[in-house]
Amino acid sequence: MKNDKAPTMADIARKTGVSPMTVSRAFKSGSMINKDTRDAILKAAEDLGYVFDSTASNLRSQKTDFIAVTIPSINNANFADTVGGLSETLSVHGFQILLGYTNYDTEEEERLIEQLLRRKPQAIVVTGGKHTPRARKLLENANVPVIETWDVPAEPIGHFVGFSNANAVRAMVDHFVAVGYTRIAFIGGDASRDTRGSDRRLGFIAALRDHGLDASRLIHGGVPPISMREGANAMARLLAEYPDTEAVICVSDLSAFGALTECQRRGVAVPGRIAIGGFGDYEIGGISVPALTTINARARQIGERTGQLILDLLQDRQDVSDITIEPELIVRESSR
Amino acid sequence: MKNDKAPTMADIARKTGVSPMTVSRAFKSGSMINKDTRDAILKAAEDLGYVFDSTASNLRSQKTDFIAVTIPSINNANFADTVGGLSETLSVHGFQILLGYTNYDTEEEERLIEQLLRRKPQAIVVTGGKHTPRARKLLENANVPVIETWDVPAEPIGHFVGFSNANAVRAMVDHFVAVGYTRIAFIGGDASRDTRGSDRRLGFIAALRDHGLDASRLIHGGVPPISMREGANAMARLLAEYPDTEAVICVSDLSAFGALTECQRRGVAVPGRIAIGGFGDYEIGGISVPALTTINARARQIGERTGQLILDLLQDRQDVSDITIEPELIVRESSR
DNA sequence: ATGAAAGCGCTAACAG
DNA sequence: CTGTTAGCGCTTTCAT
Repeated sequence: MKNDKAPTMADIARKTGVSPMTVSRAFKSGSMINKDTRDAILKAAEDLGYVFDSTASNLRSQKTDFIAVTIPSINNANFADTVGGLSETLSVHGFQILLGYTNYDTEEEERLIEQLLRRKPQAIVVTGGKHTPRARKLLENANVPVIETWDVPAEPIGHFVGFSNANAVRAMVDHFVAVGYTRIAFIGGDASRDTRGSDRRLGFIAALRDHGLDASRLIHGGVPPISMREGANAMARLLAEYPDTEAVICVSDLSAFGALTECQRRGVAVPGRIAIGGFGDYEIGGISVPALTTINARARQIGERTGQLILDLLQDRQDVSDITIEPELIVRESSR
Repeated sequence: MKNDKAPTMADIARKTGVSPMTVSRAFKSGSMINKDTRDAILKAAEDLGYVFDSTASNLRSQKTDFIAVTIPSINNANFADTVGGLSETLSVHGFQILLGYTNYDTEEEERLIEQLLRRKPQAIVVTGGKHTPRARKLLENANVPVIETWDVPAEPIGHFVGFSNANAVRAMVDHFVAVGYTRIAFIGGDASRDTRGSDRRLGFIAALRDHGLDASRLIHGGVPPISMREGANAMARLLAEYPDTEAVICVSDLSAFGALTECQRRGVAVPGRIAIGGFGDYEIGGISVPALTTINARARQIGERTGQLILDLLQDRQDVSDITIEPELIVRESSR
C-alpha cells in the first residue's frame, strides 16, 4: 500500500493532455464532451486508481447530495422501512442519506440536528412534529426543505408526511367497542419521551371517554421503546391490577406480542379471555398464533412519499403539498 | 425565511473585529484563544445564525470524520445492533457514520463502496469477508483502515472483527446430536447471495458428516433475508418432504420463529415432535413460547470493538490486532 | 494569543 | 466541444 498523495483531476489532465475542466466534465453525466476524450480520461483515471473527491466538489458547487434524516432508533422495523423507502427513492437520483438516531429524546435530536446541518444537507427529514425550541429554530433557519414525518404537527416547520397517531388508535378503540369490549386497557411507555407513543395514549383516553367508558387502565411499560419483554411484564401487571380487563391496546406490535406470550405462559386465552391490539403491523403480528390486530401506519410509504416530496421541492416545483397518510386498521384473530 | 447567503466565519470576524483565523480557533476545542474573545465570537455566531460549514473544513483539513459502513439490510436487528455499537463508540469522538445497504448483494456492495469512498471516509467497515474483485481492489487502494466484520475472512483486506459462521452452526449441531437427534434439517436461503448464511449451511453439512449423519435435508427458504413467513413456508415443505425429521436448524431466529408458528398452526409439538434452533439471539427467541435455542453472535460487541479498533488505528497505534468473537450457544426450550 | 497569506480539489462562469 | 480564470469557506503554516 503506497502512501503517495492520491491522484487528482489535475494528474489525469496531465496524463491525457486535456485541461482539468475537461476531466471534470468527463465525470459528470450529461455534460457535452467528446466520447473518445471521455473514454481516454476514464481509462487514465482507472489506471491511476483515481477516486472522485466529493469534498472538493461539495464545496465548490455548494451542493452535497446529502439528505439528513433523524429517526428515534435504528433498531425498529417501522423506521427502518421508512428509511428504506426514502433511500430507494432518493438514491437513484444520486442522493445519499445521512442518518442519525435520537434515541427517542428531543434533546438528543437537537444535538443531532445541529451536527447534521453542519454537513450541509440539501434537505432534512425528522421523525415527529415535536422538537425543542432551539431545534425548531435551527430547522427554520436551515434554508433547506424540512420535512416532519410520522405525525401531523400542530405547527409544521416546513412540510410533513404523516398521520395522526391519536386518530389511528381511536380507530382501534372503535373496533374494540364495536366487537363488544368495554373494559379496555392501554400499555405504553413514558409519556414525555416518545411523543408518538404519547399521542397514541392520549388518543386512547379521548376515544374511551367519547364512548363513555373508563379510561384509567393505563399500564406504564417503561422507557421507550417498549420491548417485547416489557410488554410481557406490563401484561402481568395488568392482569394483577385490573383482573377483569377484557381487551388491551399496546403501543406497538412488539409489546403486544410480548403481552401475548405472557398470556400463553399463564394459560390466559387470547382473545377468549383477553383481546390484544398492537400498532405498526410488524411482521410478527401477521404470523404469530393468534395473529395480532394492529394498525398499519404505512411506514415504507411515508419514506417513499417523503423522498418524492424532496425531489419535487429541490426542483422548485410549486405544486407540492403536505401529505396525510391514512393508517389502516387490520383486524386479526387476537381481537375476535 | 430570508434567502441571503448564509453567514461565514468572515462575517463573524468582521462583526467581532478579529481575523477569520481567530474565529476558526474559537470553534475548535483545545486551541489557544482568549476566553473573552471566544465568548464574543460564539455570541456573534449565535446572533448571525451561523452554522459551521463542514464541507469547507473537510476539504482544507483533508479529514471528514466520516466512517463508512456497509450492512446487508437496515431492517435487521443484528446489524442494527452492530451499527449501534459502532456509532456509540465513535460518535463521542466526533465521528459520523455514513451508512449504506447492500441488500445482501456483492455487486450492490461494490457500487456502494465506490460511492462511499468518494466521500473520503477515514475508515471503512464492511459486513462479511467476500467481495467482488473490484470491490476488493477499491478497498485495498483506499488508503484508510478497512475492517471486515461478521466473518473471519480467508484473506483479510485489512483488519477484521468477526467469527466463523460455520463453526457457530457446528456448535449447535453438536448440541442437537448430544441431545439425541439424528435426523436434522437446515432451513436457509439462496446460497450464492447471503455469504454468511451460506457459510452456516456449509458448517451444518460438514458437522453432520463428521457425526456420520445424513446432511441432505436442506430446505431452501427463498432469497435472503429469509422472513418469518418464508420460515413458516419452509417448515411446511420440510414436514411434507421429510416427515420423519426430528430437528431443524434455521439460518436465523426470524425464520426459526416462523417455522415454530407453522408447527403451532398444525398442532406439531415443539420440541416434542420436532426441535428447532435459530441464529442471532433476536429478542423474539427469548420470549416466544417455547423459547428458541439460538446462537448469540454478539452483534453489539462486534460494533463496539470495531469502533475501538478504528480509534486505535487512527491514532497510529501499532499494537492493534484482529479480533475473533466467540459466539455463544444458548439452549432453550425449543430443543430440549 | 492573534494575524496574513496561501491553497485544499473541484467546478461556475465565461470565452472561444 | 474545450480551455481559462477565479473562488467555494475553511485551516495549514508561518509570522509576530
